[in-house]
Amino acid sequence: MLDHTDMRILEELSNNSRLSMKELGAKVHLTGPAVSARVMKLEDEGVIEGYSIKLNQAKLGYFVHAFITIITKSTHHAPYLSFLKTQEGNIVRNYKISGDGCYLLECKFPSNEILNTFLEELNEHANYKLSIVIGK
Amino acid sequence: MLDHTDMRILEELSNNSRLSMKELGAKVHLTGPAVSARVMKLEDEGVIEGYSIKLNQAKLGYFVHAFITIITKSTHHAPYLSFLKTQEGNIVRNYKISGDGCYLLECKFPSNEILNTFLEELNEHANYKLSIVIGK
DNA sequence: CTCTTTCGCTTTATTTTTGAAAGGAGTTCA
DNA sequence: TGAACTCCTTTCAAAAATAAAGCGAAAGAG
Repeated sequence: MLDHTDMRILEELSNNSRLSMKELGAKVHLTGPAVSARVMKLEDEGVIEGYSIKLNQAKLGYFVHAFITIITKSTHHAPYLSFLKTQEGNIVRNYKISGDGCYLLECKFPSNEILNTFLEELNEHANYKLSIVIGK
Repeated sequence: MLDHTDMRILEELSNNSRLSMKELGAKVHLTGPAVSARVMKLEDEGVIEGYSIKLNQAKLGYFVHAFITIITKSTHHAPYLSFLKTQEGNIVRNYKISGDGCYLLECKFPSNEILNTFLEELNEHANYKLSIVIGK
């Protein structure tokens, strides 16, 4: 289904999704139209779900990056989930997990003070364990 | 430093980084050359770190997505880190964290069997807590 | 107040890329 | 042997990117 050339294409586009089809073609030894057809096929099949950018969060004012393991207080999660909707600017992703907790929340904050405020509000809906990202 | 138009540009490129400068310009009410100059500025400043794609991991054969909290056995982490290098295909990211553990490892596997093999090898270097992603 | 510089944009024109169409080579299958 | 299919290349018209020139508003100096 996916051959070696397709994997090379995905690799190159992961590194730089703004390559022109001509440049991408040169990297994988195909012409522009040939590689363009393959990319369209990968999109149609749903292998490529979209094209995005990598942002430097610190340059956007987000200096704190954290993972928070969530243990909701009640058995139904709605209060927690609707709380999240009020905090969209700080949420990167909310993973539903099996294991140590109900959710794993990835989030970002301008400062520890703002993180602290967030945690106080979060604590009305859920218990948590905080992990702050130091590197990599 | 970053005005409202820059934020709009980052937003649009996050949704689709392969927009032509002309299309992007139309969305933020600028001409192609004008928006192109702004994007180049955002790149030069390091706000935009790169352009990438979103891949459907299941379609690539990775059906299991997990976060593993790592507690290294010894005080020096080299054995664990060099073990990771041997497992690159399955590793998404390894975050150094402060909190519950030394690292938070995001990884993907074709099956629970392969995850199990991974965990047995991991356990030679570190203790761990496993969280398997169920959704979102 | 006026002159000058700077900045960010638009317009224009050239170069480059895209994408559609036609055609060729290799493979499969009857 | 040949029909159907796949995947590629070549060709070419249309679209986009890019470089250059110029415009107008804002800021600063005399």
